[in-house]
Amino acid sequence: MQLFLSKFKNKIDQKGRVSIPSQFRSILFQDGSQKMFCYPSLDAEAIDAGGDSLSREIYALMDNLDPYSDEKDFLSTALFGLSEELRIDSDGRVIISDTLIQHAQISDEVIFVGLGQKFQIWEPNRFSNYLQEAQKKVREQRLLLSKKNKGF
Amino acid sequence: MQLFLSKFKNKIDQKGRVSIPSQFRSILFQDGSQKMFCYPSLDAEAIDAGGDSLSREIYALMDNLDPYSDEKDFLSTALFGLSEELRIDSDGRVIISDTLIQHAQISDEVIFVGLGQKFQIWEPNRFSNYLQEAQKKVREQRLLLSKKNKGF
DNA sequence: AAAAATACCATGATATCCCATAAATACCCA
DNA sequence: TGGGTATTTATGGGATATCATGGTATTTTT
Repeated sequence: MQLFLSKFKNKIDQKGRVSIPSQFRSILFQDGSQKMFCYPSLDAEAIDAGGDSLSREIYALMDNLDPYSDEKDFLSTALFGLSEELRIDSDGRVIISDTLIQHAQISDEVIFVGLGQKFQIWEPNRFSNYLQEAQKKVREQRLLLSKKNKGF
Repeated sequence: MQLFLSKFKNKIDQKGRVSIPSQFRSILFQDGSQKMFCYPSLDAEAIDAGGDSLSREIYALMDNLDPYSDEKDFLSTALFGLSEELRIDSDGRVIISDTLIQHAQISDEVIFVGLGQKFQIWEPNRFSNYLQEAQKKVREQRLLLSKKNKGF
């Protein structure tokens, strides 16, 4: 299984188009779809995105919830109501909707960050702040990890 | 299982290419992949690198975490977001990304250092400093040891 | 008709492939 | 064992392909 790895900074042009990094694109295209599934991150000012496997994962997640619970209603609103399938054009670009742009506070440049089975799209400055925080937390947690996982 | 051993100094050419030492290369190629998995060392100004077994270790580490926890979000950003799978070209060379170059403060020469199941890539001067420090630490440890064990 | 979306084309930068060379290493046979 | 030959390896350079990005033209929507 191919994973989304590494990070890439791309520009948004005057028409609102951004190139999806080719490494990510080839993973998205693997299941034949020309779409990028995405929605506002639940706990970050970023966009979560991925391919068919991600959308299926979300469907499965919802299926496991009690059909008549508030939890399911809230989640389905938060996820399905706000998620989109962006068409990838012939040059490998997408147009990110205004809703998502606003949620992630994006202007004219974005960073694509691989997270394994999905990736995120960030406004560059916000991402570098978040990355610093993440690295700090990881270092703090590291003693715990290193006991269980020699080598890291 | 083959281990990464010994150290090798190689040049980075004008196009940013470095030859992977052939001993290391043959280990990387063993599982059929033409990729070198790498990421910034957590505690050194160096690059950690290895083959499929190393990347699988990291994937396994991530799989154990609660999918919707902050912990997983931070770790996947710091690990997946900063790691890369560099394609090894037909002559056994890779192009190290700017991010990694900067982290390890590399200019035009690097040292590949075998660490068993993985290896590191260093800027030569930084590595010799690190090595000196490491040797000093080892001597200090030996003094401690010999005090506890008089007579040996 | 105006605006937005989509297809199509152009370009510079970069990555990738292919070949050449020199040095180092492995190999072979007398 | 020695000495010469073949092979591997690191490294450089030219040619080609890919990628991100900008622009223009055509289609669709409203």
